[in-house]
Amino acid sequence: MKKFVIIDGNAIIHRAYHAIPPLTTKDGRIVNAVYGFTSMLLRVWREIKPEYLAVTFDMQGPTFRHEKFTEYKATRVKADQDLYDQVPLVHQLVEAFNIPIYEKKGYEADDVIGTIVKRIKEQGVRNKNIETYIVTGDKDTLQLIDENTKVFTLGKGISDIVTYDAAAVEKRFGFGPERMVDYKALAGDSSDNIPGVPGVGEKTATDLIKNVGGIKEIYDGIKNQESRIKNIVKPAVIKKLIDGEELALMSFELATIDCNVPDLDFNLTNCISKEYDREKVVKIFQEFEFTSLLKRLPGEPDIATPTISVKNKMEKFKFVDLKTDNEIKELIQYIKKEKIYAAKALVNNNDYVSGELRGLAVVVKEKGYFLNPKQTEQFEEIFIEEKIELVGHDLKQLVKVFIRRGVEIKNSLFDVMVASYLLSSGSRAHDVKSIILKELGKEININNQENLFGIDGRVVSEELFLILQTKEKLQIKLVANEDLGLLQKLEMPLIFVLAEMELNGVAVDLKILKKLSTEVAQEIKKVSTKIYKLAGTEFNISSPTQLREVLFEKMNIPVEGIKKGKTGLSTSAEQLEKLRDLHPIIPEIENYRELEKLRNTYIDVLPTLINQTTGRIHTTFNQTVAATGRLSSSEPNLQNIPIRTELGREVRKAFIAEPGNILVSADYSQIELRIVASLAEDKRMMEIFERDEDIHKATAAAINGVPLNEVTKEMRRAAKEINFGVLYGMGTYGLSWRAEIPVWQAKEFIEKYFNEFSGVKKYLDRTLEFTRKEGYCETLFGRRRYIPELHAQNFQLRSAAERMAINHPIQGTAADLIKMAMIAVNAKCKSQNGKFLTSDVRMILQVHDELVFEVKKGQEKAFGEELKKIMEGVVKLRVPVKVEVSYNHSWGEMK
DNA sequence: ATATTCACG
DNA sequence: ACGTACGTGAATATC
Repeated sequence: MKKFVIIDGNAIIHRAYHAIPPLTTKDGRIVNAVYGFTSMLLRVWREIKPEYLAVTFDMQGPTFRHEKFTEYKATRVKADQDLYDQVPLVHQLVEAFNIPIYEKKGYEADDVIGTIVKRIKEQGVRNKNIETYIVTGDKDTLQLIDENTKVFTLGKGISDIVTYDAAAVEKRFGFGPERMVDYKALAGDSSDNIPGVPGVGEKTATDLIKNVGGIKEIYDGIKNQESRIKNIVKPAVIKKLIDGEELALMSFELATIDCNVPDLDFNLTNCISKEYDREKVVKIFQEFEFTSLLKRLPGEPDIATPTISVKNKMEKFKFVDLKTDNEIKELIQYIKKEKIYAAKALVNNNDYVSGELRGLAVVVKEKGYFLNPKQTEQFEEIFIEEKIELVGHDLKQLVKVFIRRGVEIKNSLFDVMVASYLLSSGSRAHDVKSIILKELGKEININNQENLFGIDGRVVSEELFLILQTKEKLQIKLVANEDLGLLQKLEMPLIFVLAEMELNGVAVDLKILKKLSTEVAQEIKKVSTKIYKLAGTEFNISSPTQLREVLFEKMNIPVEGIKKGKTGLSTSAEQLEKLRDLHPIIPEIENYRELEKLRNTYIDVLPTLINQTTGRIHTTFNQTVAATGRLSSSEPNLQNIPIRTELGREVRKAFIAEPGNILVSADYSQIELRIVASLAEDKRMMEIFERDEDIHKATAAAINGVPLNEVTKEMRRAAKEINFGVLYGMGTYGLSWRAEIPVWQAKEFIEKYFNEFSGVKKYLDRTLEFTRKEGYCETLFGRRRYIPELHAQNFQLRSAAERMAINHPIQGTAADLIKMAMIAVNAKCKSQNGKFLTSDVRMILQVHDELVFEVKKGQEKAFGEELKKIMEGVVKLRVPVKVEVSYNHSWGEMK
């Protein structure tokens, strides 16, 4: 079957003009509509691959409809000149592409399209069927749909395309395309100012059509006083119909596309998609500055064809089209027999929190399938089989989809993304493409899974087929590294916890943020004015370049001791601190920076991230990003909500429990230092924790050789820096700078420290030696990090590597520990005899050493105590593990 | 795309 | 002699 594409030029141009920001060329011409049209044309070309192409346009001047009904389209506001100016440019482009343009004075583009569709059908009989695709921006041509004619129209944005065939029209409107005209005749169309029957709107019109039929049937029925009309239609509606008959008939006529435009010089052979003048097109693209479109030109190496291109071909893979219920049953039996399959769930707009399921791709051995939502429901029985292994990439997404559908997945998971991460946590390349390249040596392009015809199930399953192969490779490596246990016992169970947390989301108090926003905006204005006055000039305070110029060149503030970056003197808070007393502008700039930061990152952004469906904020917890095994959080990052400044804390106060609930937060106290004490088996440090003393104070006492009660604030502060320094692999210079003490003193302190805590010193040396020898270091639970730079010749690189090798086992063990706790707490809430129901206790946040829950009021104390027990007992260290629990309505008011 | 800055543990 | 602590994500300016 050959494909014919007709593009409704005007409709596309209009939509593009309003949907795309006003792009201008260097000489100031607005070309957004041309860009949108061209982008659409190239997309259609690529995805439909039509044998025939044509473009239609409206012509200026009145049409026969205006003559019949003077009010026709009278409500249309005249389009901008900026839009009209682009029409000839589009013509020019279409001509360069060698595509025929059809337009007719006195007729609209829709009529021209209708006429062409009709002619194609007539000729199509001779030509053995041609499939026609109308590409447009509105719904006016839906009436032309039949079994060989489809409509692609724009949904919300310019790239959101909705495909209509007869079934899709039926689904959207409740009746088929042949009734579209009747529908408009009854309900009218405000955009074209088609009146319809006064008092009859979308709902009544739909009911009438579904229950009675078209306007002919309706009016015949009324006139013949058919009993069924009286039974179905309310008397008030009948009256409206009788009163509005004339308008209905006229509306019918206006809405009907004229498929017999006279003297239209249409000829199918003219439309044969042919070579275009590439040079001419490229020249026009350059003129309009469409550089990004150049590589999408047909004939170029196509980076976006809708199928996976694998250099080594997809040997053996077979895509199976599932049609009957029986075939799904067979698939289920097949999986039960093979005990392993791969799957990927797809949802609307990639929104796994509230998007609707669109389909499930499944691969078993070399066979690929794509199940629609209905079929997926039938398939769900597979998920509860504990003995079956489910393989995938980023399975958390799939888990989220099915939790929402009330399905608890019991399969044993194997997530290749997480497996790849465990094997090389220092890398960030754990996307499908990178993993397949690394494990199979195959270079793939995963092209739009979604084309104009919807999701391409074949592409998705091809991807899964390759993922299934990488699983074998990854599993072998994991076994060799003794990391399979970490995957199965820790990371895979964690997926379920993270999925639930992400779905739970967190509630925020919009009122608090709105109030803060107003206050901060006023304050920023005030501070800016002050700064401009002090500087004697207005400039962009947020620009480090401009600020540097103002401070150091214009105002001549001394630059001695100020650090330089790659581009010049630094203006970071740290450097400004040194200048604090030199000029009153400095504190104001610090103030400005804090206000701007809080406003731009939190106060004004968080409200926009509230999910419209759930009313809460849903972050993503990334499981495969941080090299040490920590989680990270993004979109939004809820692990860096302010707390250190007063205003910052105000932001945190906007994170609240919903009415009837309360937040419970549990912190591991000094967890990393406790881990050091335990890993190092350092007697002295272990004693301090055993006695539950203030670690920094006790450290100060030890290195200064004084009793605890003689430790001054200064001594404690320096000791705290040393303690942190240990975690990070400090050097003398680093400590001297951080603790603000002379280098000689820092050196002395460190020596004393290692003298007193000799176990720690030995442990650090041991760790480095091990890492140098093995190439990796690992956490208490075997999480590895490879650090090849440890053997670098370059001092800087090598030093950095040494610090990583010191830090990883400490930070990483803490990460392992809290992950275990999360799983344990979750299990407790789920277990049959567990006291706490998942619905009453929801884990909502993890911030490295803290877990936050939203708990039903009344249960918080009991839960908090249980939580403390679980978290403290999840692992036995050589020192006590201590957890502090607090309760509050808001996160910012926790002690 | 990169650099700078700054929010958190 | 080196240049100055580990791990993140996001906004902004600038090239």
